[in-house]
Amino acid sequence: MSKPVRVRFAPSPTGPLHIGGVRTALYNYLFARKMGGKMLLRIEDTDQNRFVPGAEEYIIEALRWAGIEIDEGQGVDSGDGDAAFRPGPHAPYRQSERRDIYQKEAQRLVDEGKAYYAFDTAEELDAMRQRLEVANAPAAQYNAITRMQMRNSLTLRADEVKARIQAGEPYVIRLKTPRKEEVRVNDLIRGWVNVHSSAIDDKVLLKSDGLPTYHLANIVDDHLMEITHVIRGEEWLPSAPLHVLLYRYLGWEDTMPQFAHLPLLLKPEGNGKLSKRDADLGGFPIFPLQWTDPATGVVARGFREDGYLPEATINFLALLGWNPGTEQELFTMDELIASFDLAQVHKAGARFDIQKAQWFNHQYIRLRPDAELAPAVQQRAEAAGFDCPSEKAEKIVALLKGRVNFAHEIFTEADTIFNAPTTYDETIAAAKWNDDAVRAVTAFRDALGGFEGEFLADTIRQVLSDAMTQVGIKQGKIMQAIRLALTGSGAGPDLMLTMEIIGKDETVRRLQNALNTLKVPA
RNA sequence: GGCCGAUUCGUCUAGCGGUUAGGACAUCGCCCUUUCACGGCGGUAACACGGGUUCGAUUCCCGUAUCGGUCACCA
Repeated sequence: MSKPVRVRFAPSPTGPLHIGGVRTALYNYLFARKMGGKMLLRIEDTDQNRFVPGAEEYIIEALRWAGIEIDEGQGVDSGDGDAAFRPGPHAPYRQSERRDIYQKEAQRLVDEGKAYYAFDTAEELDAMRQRLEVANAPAAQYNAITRMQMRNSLTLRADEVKARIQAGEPYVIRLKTPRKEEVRVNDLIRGWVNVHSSAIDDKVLLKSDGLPTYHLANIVDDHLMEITHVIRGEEWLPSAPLHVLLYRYLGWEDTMPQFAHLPLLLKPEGNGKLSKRDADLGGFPIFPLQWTDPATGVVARGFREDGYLPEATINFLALLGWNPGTEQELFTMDELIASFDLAQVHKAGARFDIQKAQWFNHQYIRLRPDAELAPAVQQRAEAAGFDCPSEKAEKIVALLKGRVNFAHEIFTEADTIFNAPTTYDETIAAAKWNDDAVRAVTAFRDALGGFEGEFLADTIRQVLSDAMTQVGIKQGKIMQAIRLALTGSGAGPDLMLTMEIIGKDETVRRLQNALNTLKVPA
């Protein structure tokens, strides 16, 4: 029996969560649920300089919107406002609140000779890198060779090191990376990846401000929080060997989690990974939720605010880099969980195609019950000053939801229902408004005037059909003219239903109005 | 540049030695329809290149090319 699966999503609160981050969270979530495990949210806020207020709340809200549930850590609350509530057995889940833990482990590495103090200033480091570059060294890094030329506890006398620290001189703790060693990482998606330790430099583990870097904090927390699988973006693959080394040096290699590095999301066109700039250029969102930059006040659009349904967004993201091997395209979250498999995650990066996202949205909009879409339409209509009871809103939804990609487009498309035409499409008028059209519209108007029953699409169709038979005009020839008279346009949703919705009186009024306004071309 | 990773239609992908190389988005055409859509049906369109291995390579191996990532006291 193996350990219960525990995964974590560990973003940095440096701004709004990128849509790629949502996908990473999603894959973690799908895997956890599939395996009957737990999903943690940990906040990696060890860089005080990049901390952005509101970012953590944003991340939590975005995950909640997407339907990605957190079992433990930040974002889990007591539900009853209990101030002493701890979101899990390994609290705190904010790294800035765990500094003592990291310092202790870093110190342990120093004591065991696996790490060392370094006093070099930024200028000295620059000088070293420049020197190496000029000397054409393969890589300008702080490593097994260059460390002996720098100011650190390996080159300075022990009493001097002690004196410097006691004098309060700033220092960092660096990993003493082995000179020659093959480090192997097993990736669940890519298989074995081998890296020579000479390619790994003496990474800073503990910064001079006393906070850990990502590498240390990540390993320490993943170990303490009993993480079994690390599922993260491909940008971490190059540092995975370093992480393996750290597990080893900390004595935790036997319980080291398994790794899975996810392919990146790429620009829709051109080179590189998907960026905010691409979103601006392409006119699509790249963040799950709208985000207002607290420093500049600049607003970035969000999938939610743009009208994407969470289930459509999730469905779209899930298929960007993963595929169950079947021809199914539409998945509920439960279906995704049931079919998800890390082994089927693609290895190469995926271009971000917003058209596909729109198609998914279209699918989910048309699947939504009319009654769920109606209130929004009703609200918008009433806000715009139109009378729109819920039965009418529902009919409008039924008429239009299959034609749109976004719910808000239903209201926009319904413009011809709420507003009688003030102008008429000239091309259609020139082509279709002729003597027959006038006779037909007149006859239809009169027939409607004498009509007494319930004003429904089917009966309207019958009235029209009868009237056309009477005047001896083929219905197909004048439909465009009637549409023109009613909506001012040559295109739109089903006409009979449109008339049913606007009602008999308004229909007659519009027909009359067209008769008064439109002239038959000479 | 060093290191690591990747490479099937324009895009997302299926394929895991023998297939008419399948699906979806986009695109084009037809049908349906009173119009425009939706929908249905169909078309165009891909194994980066060169060597091996093999009776046989999209599939395995090695090169080349291209793309991506990474080389901070950022994550």
